[in-house]
Amino acid sequence: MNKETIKVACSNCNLRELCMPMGLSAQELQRVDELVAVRRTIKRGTSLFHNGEKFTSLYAIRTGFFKTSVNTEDGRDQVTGFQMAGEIIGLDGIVNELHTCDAIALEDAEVCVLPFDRIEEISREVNSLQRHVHKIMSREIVREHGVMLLLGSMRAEERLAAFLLNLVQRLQARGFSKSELILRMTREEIGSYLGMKLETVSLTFSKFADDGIVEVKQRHIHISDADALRRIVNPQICQ
Amino acid sequence: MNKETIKVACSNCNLRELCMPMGLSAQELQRVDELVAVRRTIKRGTSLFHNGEKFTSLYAIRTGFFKTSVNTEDGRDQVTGFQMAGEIIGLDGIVNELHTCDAIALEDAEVCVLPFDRIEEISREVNSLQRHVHKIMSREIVREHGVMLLLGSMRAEERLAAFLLNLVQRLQARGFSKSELILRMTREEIGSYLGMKLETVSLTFSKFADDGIVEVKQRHIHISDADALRRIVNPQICQ
DNA sequence: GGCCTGCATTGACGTGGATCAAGCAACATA
DNA sequence: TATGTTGCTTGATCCACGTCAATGCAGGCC
Repeated sequence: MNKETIKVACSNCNLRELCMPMGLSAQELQRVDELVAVRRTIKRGTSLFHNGEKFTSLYAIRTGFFKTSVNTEDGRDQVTGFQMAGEIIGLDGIVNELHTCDAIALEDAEVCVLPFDRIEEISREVNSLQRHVHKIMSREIVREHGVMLLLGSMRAEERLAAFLLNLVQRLQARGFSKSELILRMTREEIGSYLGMKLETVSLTFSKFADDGIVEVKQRHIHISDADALRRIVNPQICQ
Repeated sequence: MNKETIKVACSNCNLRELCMPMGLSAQELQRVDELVAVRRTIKRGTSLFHNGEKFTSLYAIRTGFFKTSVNTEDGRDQVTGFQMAGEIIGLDGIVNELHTCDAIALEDAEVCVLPFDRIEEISREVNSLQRHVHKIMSREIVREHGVMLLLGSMRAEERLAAFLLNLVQRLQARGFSKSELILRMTREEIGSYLGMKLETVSLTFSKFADDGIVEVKQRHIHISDADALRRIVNPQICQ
């Protein structure tokens, strides 16, 4: 173990099990440690990458919170996801070696830079890394199927309920409360993600509050009745 | 070149450049030919795989036309895509080794079965196959971003226009007409994909026909004015 | 403190698309 | 040729959500 490189090593990162494969041998672990070139900090409101920029690396989020969004030439804008610690962003860039969306930090953040050619090189040698990369991409595809279902077939209340449940579930997996959360994004960003206007987001929050399902104070949310949210998303099943 | 195995070899498949990497050496080509285990035919209306089934393989479509759809326990259903010759389906199954959507043939079809562990094995040796697999998954992620944009921020006419343009563009890449097409799916399936009701799909088709943009006779579509469609999708830009 | 500026909330009103309902075209089966 | 079945079209009505506009609240800065 050599002096100061310790810090930038997956092998002693507490997010290891979130963004790296498990059950590696010591030797494999050493190879995987070579993945991370550097760390990079991103100030709140600034971008990690932009639509049109050359793609070179994936990024593993160490701390902070991001949104990704696609935009058309005519100024339309769609938030495609919100990402938190342990998640990987940049997968969109692989096809054409150009990023096709923007990644913006919604709070000060730090990411590990994973040069993609190094990922490919090492995953040729470490089978479980190869499998891991495939799973991460497949997981993103499945996540997006879920968003399509939400956008294509749910109404406003169902969308917001599903959104809140998804957020707390991910936060809980990271050791946070399952009933308390602070939104890092504006109503407009939530609306963009959920295909609704910011006023409707606000209205729906108020409706939930009136019904005693959540307490809302600006961006502080307390979920008082998670089952009620589940019932809203899944009308037939959980009654 | 050995007798009857010729038929099931990528190296002399006319869809090679659609679903396989290009510029392989003879030796690499030989390895890649080992990818395809068997071919499988799927009758119209039957499934290639179902939500919940064990994942073992990806499928390259040789002929025919598929839809994929996700469904919730409470009976909601969302078409997530329409796939044609040269495209790969099954990527959703990699994460949990279970398929999470249904793939249904909309016309009699034939697919090449690509066992996924064989894909992983060979892509460790053939770098361009590895890269190719990554690109295919990334392309799917980018495609889904586009669908999210469509579902989240477009109105009915824009959605249908974007849908038609996308279909003819893909058909054209396969050597078909850029103005003539036959829809393989029902109005309801189009509606599910585009987040609208079948009546609205029908209405919008009629609107386009009234405006002289397309001619619609059941599933036969003739695009008379592709630029008008582009203008509908991109109001500001193409006027 | 006072004063921005950016978000969030709330209400009044309008509308795009859903819903409901009827009829029709295409195709299969007898 | 009749006869069901399935999918498509069309119109009348309704409502969820968008739009517009006013007000409120919190944090940052002088």
